[in-house]
Amino acid sequence: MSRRAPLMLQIVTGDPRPIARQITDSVKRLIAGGELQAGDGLPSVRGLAQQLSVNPNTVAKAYAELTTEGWLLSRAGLGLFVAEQRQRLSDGERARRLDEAVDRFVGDVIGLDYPSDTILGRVAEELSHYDVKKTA
Amino acid sequence: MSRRAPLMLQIVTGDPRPIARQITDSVKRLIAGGELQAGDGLPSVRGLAQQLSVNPNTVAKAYAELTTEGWLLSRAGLGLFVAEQRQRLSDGERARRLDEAVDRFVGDVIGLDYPSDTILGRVAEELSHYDVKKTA
Amino acid sequence: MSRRAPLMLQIVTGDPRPIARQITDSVKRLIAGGELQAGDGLPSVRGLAQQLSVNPNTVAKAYAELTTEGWLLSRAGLGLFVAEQRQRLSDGERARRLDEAVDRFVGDVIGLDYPSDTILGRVAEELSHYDVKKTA
Amino acid sequence: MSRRAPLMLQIVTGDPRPIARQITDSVKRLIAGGELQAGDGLPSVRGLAQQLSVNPNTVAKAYAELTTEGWLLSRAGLGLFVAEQRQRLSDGERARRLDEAVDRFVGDVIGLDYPSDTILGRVAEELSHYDVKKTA
DNA sequence: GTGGTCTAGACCACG
DNA sequence: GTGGTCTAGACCACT
Repeated sequence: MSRRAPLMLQIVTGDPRPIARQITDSVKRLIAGGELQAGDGLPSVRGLAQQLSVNPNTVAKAYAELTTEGWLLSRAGLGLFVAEQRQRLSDGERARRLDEAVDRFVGDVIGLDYPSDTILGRVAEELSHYDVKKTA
Repeated sequence: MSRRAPLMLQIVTGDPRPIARQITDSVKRLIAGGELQAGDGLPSVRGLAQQLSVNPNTVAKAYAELTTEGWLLSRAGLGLFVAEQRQRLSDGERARRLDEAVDRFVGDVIGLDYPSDTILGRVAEELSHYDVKKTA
Repeated sequence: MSRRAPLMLQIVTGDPRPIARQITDSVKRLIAGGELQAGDGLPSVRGLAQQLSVNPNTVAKAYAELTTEGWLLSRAGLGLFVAEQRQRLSDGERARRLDEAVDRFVGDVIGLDYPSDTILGRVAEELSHYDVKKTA
Repeated sequence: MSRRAPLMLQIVTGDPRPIARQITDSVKRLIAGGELQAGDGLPSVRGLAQQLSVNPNTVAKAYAELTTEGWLLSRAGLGLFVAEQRQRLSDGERARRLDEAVDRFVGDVIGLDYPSDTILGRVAEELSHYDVKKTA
């Protein structure tokens, strides 16, 4: 089934992440959370740009990144659609990115003086919103 | 007792974090992990710069950040030393930073297709190396 | 509403404070005094550097400090903007900083042989320009 | 009456001020507070250096500054003594220094969100410890 | 265009 | 020797 609904995502001006990053993250989450399913169509570059009041170049860049990362699929003349299969990174690359993310995260929170339980709980809660397997 | 040992830290060129950020993260961890204790001296700006093959300015920037954040203490003409930690941030700011870090972390790993158990396990393991309380 | 006016600030060569410090102080005052309001844009790094005849790095350093201290907000590619202020420091840290500032101030003026009335009057006058509550 | 007592001053390692500055400030305060009176002798450079566990050069430098600023008087072969008259700066210089100190002080406290009453009260209290005239 | 980072090299104050 | 500051110029990512 193929739908083409306006994406429910918003850009927060206070967010330190670049806008394109906010878009890619949001789309990834919508897909990971099951709100966008394989085959679903995405808003046009111009449409989303207008909806979010950002530069079309920024949206195009975000879409391009999502496409090269395997989240989206371009069908000539039709537009972009959520891809069936998004596994694309090599195991080594995945592991490296996980390490890096953990590193950065721990570096961010290590000085905040929260007990590890609290930190892990918050991460678990956030992860639970998405369609990730609980165990391998 | 005051020591001044060569820090066991390394800069990874593939890491997207800026070099200064890698340094601050590493030092924070050494302190949080108890490997560097209050009063211990740090390698000189020039020394560490040479050891890591980076520009002294970059090390100085990292040290300056750690100093203004309260991790280090500068004694003119003598060098930098590990400070006794105090609580520097308001509760609101701490909470905001935790939220931000969690958000970013989840955004980073959500697409890697790891089961949440694996992700949480890696974070827990990493946290266990440091002097953080386990529970509140 | 977002403005981007040339800041009315000047660098005094005789001032012992480092240039970057003079800039951060001036900007803080403009914000605290209400002359710069949340959302207002700041002069570009290069622009202000030229206006003040200092190196862009020096301005960038000042801006970076103001950003990490929560006064400014950086939007990539767009520039820097005045943030809405939040309480970032813990009560203990605030108290410590007040103590330190008072100590230093008294140390600076104690030898100038001004009557305490004059000193307090000058401070009061200076403070009155800003958006500080008069009483708790 | 001429005494030569060990100065009751101490160096705090955590203090960000350079050691020489801590010494000059302390001596100024002892004089301003009346604990050291005109004609009193000061400890020898070597003696004070040993007492404070600092480099004799540092003490010598502090004494030299106090002498050129008119707080101390050198009597050949006898040592240093508290001067009778310490007014030495031109009115313009005094005014400039007061302005600068006020500037710096306000810059330091403006972001701490204390009501001006609190700030002024703390300054007044601190000033009251010294031998300053209340009014002109 | 914007800010952010890094390198290179100089000069200062401090001990 | 130490850290701190400033200048100069390059390159990057973002809009």
